[in-house]
Amino acid sequence: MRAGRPRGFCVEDALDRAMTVFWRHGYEGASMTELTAAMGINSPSLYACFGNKEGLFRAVLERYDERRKGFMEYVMAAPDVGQMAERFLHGVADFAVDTSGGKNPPGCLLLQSGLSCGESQIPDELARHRAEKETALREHLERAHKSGDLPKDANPAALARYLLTVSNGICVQAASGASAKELHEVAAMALMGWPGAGMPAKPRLSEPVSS
Amino acid sequence: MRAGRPRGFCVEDALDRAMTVFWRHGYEGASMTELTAAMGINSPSLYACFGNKEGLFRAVLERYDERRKGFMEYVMAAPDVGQMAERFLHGVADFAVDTSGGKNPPGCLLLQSGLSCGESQIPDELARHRAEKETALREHLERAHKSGDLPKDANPAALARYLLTVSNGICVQAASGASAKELHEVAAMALMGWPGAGMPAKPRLSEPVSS
DNA sequence: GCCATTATGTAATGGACGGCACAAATTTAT
DNA sequence: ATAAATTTGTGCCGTCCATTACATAATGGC
Repeated sequence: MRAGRPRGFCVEDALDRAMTVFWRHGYEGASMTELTAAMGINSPSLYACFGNKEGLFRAVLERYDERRKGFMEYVMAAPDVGQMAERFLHGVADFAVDTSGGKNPPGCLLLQSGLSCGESQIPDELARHRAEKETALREHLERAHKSGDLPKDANPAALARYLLTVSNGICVQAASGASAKELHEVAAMALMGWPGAGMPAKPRLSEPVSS
Repeated sequence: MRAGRPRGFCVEDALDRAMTVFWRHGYEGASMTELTAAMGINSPSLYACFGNKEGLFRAVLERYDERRKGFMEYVMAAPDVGQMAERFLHGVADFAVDTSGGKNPPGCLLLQSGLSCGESQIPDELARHRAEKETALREHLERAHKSGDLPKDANPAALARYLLTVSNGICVQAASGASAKELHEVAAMALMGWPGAGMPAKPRLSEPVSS
């Protein structure tokens, strides 16, 4: 067992509190003063546990990813890629307006906390996190492509990028105050562009339509 | 004529220089030191001319809008709303990767410079600017709806929001390093969801298809 | 020429920021 | 008990931030 005085606060709770601050004010906009106040600890405890502000932020990102892992698993478990796309976009719409009772602002931490920054590589880090989700979707779509769940002429990488693009757009709209209904309308519209959508009986095109 | 010593710098040039700094580092991440260095002036000149940092930023936003006015006019001048959507999304894709020879980062100033902020109302201000474009598109689509250029069951407000959502998504992707080709693929896919798209001869549905 | 007006450069101000020494406090291991 | 290890709270750095006094310089109007 680890010797020494035991930690007087719950790391995960503290990360959740820090998350709301970063989410609301961005990486740079979140001051150590406000962070420690929200986490209920003093700065030396924070530095001993997370190293520095950037370390704290990375820990928050990890926790954020973990929180949403269940959602991505649910999305990937869809019976076909069409329903996967549906689950993804409508799920993002739900998630983006969910403020957990006002604790978080609407939108997505990976966008809100820093598209641009002073000097640090935070924006790159965030972009990497976003790209990870795109990769997960792409790999799933590639498997579906090989197994015939997508038309031959479909482009899995482009489809994954399309989903992520709309997802990011939805998050921006949510951050600007859009309602759940409005976002679901957008999601539904975006799904009209999905290969084989807009037709009544799930046609499962295995041959491209020749003009 | 205005008395006193004449201004020793060009306001518009200075705003352009300041724009690249805000664009690259965000509102908070842009320090006055870097701003004045980029603008080639000293801080008192800046304060005399723009009041303070926020005033400078608002002036930059105005200039940014003015710069893109031509683009929106080109979009609105499309012969029908389908082509308008096409011009808009593909135009945004082009714009988002245009760095003007490396001066600006890829993406959109209205997103990059601050989705979230410390205390100020900058994010709201930016959201308002984004909403203005959505309004412009919506009003155009409403006119088209009345004149029969859109199916009766189409929802102009939702369509405008859809275009803005995809546009914002495209800008985020660009900021994350996506290429022009990738963004145009996304734009094309998003346009598949447009009412009446995906059909060879521009069907101009005036009656919804009853199942 | 003289004054009012406006811009400029130098230099400084107070404050907030991220980060850290230090000693006291609390635990486990011997 | 005692030593080693670890966290906690107080209080304080040095730095950078946005902002501004101040004196100087350059214009137009009379």
